[in-house]
Amino acid sequence: MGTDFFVLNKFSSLKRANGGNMSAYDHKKIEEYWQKYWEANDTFRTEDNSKKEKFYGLVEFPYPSGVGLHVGHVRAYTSLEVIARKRRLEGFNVLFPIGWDAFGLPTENYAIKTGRHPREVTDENIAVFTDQLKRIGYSFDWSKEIDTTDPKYYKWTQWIFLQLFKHGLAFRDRTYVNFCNGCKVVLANEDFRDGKCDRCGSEVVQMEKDVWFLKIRNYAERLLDGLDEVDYLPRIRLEQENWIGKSVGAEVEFAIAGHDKVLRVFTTRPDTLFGATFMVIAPEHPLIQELAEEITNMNELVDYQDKAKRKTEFERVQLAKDKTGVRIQGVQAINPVTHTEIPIFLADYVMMGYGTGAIMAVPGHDNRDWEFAKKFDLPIIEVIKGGDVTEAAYTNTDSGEMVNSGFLNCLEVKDAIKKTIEYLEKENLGKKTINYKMKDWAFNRQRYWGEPIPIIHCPKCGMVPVPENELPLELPIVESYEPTDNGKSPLANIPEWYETTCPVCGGPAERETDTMPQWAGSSWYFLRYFDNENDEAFASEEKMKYWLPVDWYNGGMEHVTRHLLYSRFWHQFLYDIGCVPTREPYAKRTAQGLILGNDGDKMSKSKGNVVNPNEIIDAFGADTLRTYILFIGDYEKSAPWSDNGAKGCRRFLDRVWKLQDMVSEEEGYGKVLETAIHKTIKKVNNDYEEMKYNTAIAALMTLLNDFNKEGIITKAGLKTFILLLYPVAPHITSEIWQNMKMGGTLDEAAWPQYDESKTVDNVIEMAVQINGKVRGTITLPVDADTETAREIALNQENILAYTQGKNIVKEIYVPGKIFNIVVK
RNA sequence: GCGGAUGUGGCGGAAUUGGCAGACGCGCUAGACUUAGGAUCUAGUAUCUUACGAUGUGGGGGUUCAAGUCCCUUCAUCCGCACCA
Repeated sequence: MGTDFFVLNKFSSLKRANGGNMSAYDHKKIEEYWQKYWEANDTFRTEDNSKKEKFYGLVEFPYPSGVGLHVGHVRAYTSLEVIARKRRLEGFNVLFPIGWDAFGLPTENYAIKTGRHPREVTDENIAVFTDQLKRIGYSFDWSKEIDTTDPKYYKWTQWIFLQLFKHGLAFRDRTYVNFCNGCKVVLANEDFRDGKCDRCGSEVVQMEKDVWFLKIRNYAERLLDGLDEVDYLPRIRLEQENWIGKSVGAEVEFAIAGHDKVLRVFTTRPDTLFGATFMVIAPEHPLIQELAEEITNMNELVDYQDKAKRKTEFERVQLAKDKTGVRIQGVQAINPVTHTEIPIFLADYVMMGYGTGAIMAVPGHDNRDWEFAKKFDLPIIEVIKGGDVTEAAYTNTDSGEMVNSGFLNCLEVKDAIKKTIEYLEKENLGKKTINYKMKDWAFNRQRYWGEPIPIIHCPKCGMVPVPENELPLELPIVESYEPTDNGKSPLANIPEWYETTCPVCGGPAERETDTMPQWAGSSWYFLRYFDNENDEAFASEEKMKYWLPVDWYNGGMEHVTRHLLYSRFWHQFLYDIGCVPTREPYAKRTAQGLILGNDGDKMSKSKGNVVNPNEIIDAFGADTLRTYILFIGDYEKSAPWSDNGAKGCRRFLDRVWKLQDMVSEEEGYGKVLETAIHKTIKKVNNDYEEMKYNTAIAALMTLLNDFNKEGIITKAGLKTFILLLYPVAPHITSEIWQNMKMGGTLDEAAWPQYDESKTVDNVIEMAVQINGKVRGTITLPVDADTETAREIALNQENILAYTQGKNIVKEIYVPGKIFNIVVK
């Protein structure tokens, strides 16, 4: 190659300076060295009592399953890992912790299958995960590690539960629960679909049981309001709002004819009250029992109830088009404004779990009611002008004029709603009401491997909390903890454990044998990291004041409704009782996209498309894994894995390694690449902050190509390049830093700064358009005026060919952007 | 059904306020070096065309000197919620 002698000469003098020929990039040796170095030097230990500004970066702590770390974890963690490393170089005191959300079914099921104790299995899994995370070179402060299954940790999970209980936010209720025949456990509505358990696929049946609930509904409004003071991705905020599902309307009481009972309904459209020609109640509605004496077709109703109970969610949705229902004979309701008697139906298109479990049907303006009315030949009345209710329900009713509606006639919809509510409140027939789709949080599992609920059932005193000084209430170490068939927890088989005395009256009593759901431990874990040894409180006030809120929380989209709402609920509650200093736990929340298999499908064992991070680390190194996982695509979107893509990133790092052989002794960045380097600092800096890791790495690749084109790099140029790449690939950059004697260790260096004025080229190439089409390019000073640009442009043959013999009608010259000449 | 998002080469994906579409990487093609190449380096790589040039960001229409970007309309895919009253 025709490289000039000067460069080769520099190169050979450098070889001597480095004590020999630069060897090939040996990722194994380098990564092992630096991981040991970081551990031995406590490099990433968070400072106590620091005067520095703090940065608290949080990633969702993993459930340590037996299959080990997944590349999805790597994508989730590497993002904030980059931010954490960058923040340290920027001078922050960084808390970037990790822990284990280790209670849960898979471990317990595995333990039962293999005849081992869940504790043992959990510890083993944690060891595997720890080893894998360390091999990736994450800068976690391992001294802050937490484990939700450690009694020292769940002592405080139980403590928080007791505070909820004492404030009336934890209660027991007898309801139908979804019992999974396979897992032998009660499931939340969200834990199964189409009548099949999400986890094991077994059939889910209804079972009546006493279960614990947390009153998260009390916080529905607060959970919505709080979204205004935090910075969540729009789609995350939206999902939370949808999940909470607020709707404003009214409760209306319908009298039962000839009876002093009333039927209460919730409606968002009280204005349509004059159009309510029948009523529908959910199959489980208690009214049936209350009016049993008057009802003349009880057998038919009971029959329908049974059928409805057996219907799976799937069937209910599938058959949605074909409305079913039964008229309740012998009982009529009275429309409170028309005073006419209207029939009541039992139908499963009305859900007991929402509103009052009963509706007033307005067939003229609701599709479901219209279908039902047609099927049962019920009157359909138009109350809002605009459609033809004999043909279809008219539902375009956000505005419109009221008709057939007595005192509401001629009013606009908005005013009619207001007036109806006024009327109802005056007549004591109803009131303005807000409803939420979100249900209270079913807070229990009938399994062994979870936090015991610290409540004692006393025949005399009722439910009594375990005294706080007796916490933690530890799980007993037992031989058998297999689930029972009757829906009771395995703890109910251990009299030595559940038999106790009442802390109030001293009489014989029994412990609650249910355990907490897996969501419990993760609802407050971020409060524990920075004070994980504290035995007096879940965390000290002083440390909370310094560290809260979490500055940046990244995790999966699958956790943005339940986990995020549950933990915000606990935090808001703790704020209310004066235990935490901030109203919201997380200042900012982002989410990564899925990593798919190389076939574009979701990774799964059965498809055989799972990528094991260990294999990538062995073959290419942790730095390659980290670089590729960030380079793979838009961070928020899903992207398919590609082995070749990973290989490409390894090639990039190989070329980075070779930069060491190209260093010149010129001071500064050198004239040719100065602008390029300043531009790159700016871009990489901004892109990291916006989680645009793919384009940040692309910019570094581009700069590397520039270096190679020059065949030379100044020491300052290399230094900046290494610093920019460090958060992504810390091992190779640390090694180069040390090799090149750049001063101290890279972990303690300062993040590079750019000079805005040097990010702009003085002389640029500009496209010249004729009638909007590019016909050539000109080189000119960035701040040249129109005259200069025209002169240069018209000197070009190409341009001249298009302008000659024509009139220049218009010139659009945007300095630094474009020069467009319109000719005729 | 409701709500949200996304459609750009063979593939993953880039493109501040409208300003040279396809950065960067993969793959592919050719060449160099080599005992060898599934290593490395160099050059090329949207489509059509011999070329000049024309076409091109899901489809159709519009605004503009100029549209991936703005407006209207339509289609497709993905995600969330789902008989929510």
